[in-house]
Amino acid sequence: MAKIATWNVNSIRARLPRVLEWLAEFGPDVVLLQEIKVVDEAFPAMEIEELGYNIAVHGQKTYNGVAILSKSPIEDVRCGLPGDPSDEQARYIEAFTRGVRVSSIYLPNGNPAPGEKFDYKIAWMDRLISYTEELLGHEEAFVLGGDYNVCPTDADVYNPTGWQDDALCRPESRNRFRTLLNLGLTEAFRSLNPEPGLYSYWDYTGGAWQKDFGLRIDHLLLSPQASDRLVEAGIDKTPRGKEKPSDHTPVWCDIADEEANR
DNA sequence: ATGGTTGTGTTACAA
Repeated sequence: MAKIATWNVNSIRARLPRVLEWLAEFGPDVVLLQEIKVVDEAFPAMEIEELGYNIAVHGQKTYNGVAILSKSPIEDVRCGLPGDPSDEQARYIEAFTRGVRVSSIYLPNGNPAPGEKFDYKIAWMDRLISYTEELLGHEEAFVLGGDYNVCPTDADVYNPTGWQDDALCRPESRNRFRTLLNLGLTEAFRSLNPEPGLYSYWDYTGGAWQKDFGLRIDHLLLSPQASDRLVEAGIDKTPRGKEKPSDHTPVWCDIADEEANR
């Protein structure tokens, strides 16, 4: 069994104590990190390697940055989402590990909408759709996980009316997320947990965490070959309740080993 | 209560 998780940590350096304790306690096999906010050389690799993880990093100064941690060897690392060579934001890293191809995605937030940032988000989603079609052609198990900055339905936000014009909830964003699913991907958490009102992100302001004013914007999208091996999925709210937390909490799934399904 | 929070890195910007 492979336990694969995604977590927007909002700075790996500020969050290192939270990340180390969670890795030790939860013991995920593969972790997809977003918003590490450091260049590759400044990633605190030693402390994480001491817990038994291999690391692949696609960093950037101050903003964005993604990484993959795995207890298994990491092979065939690719950085950057294809489709726009002029895009310099570090929002995509992909690799093969533990019998599955995994991607860590930090999809643009897109606010304020409408505007340039929203246009960039939508164009990025269109590139992701195109690249996903290419990946699907290989007919292999893969997991596209990350902070999608998309709240798929009104069941995934505490106040749908108040958020309907936000870039996270706008129909242009939701339509493209749905297109990804319609290509044949399975959203791990929702496919196994039908109840509304379950979130992965709570704003720092206004006591959102205490009031459970959250949104579900962190997702694990599985190819058919990975979905066939999906056993369980969940959201671990524990890290969000600790001191100096990220505003996101980890979302995870269990994928059976290939042999077990034969 | 015309406001709230956090992180980066210098005082504005992104989320």
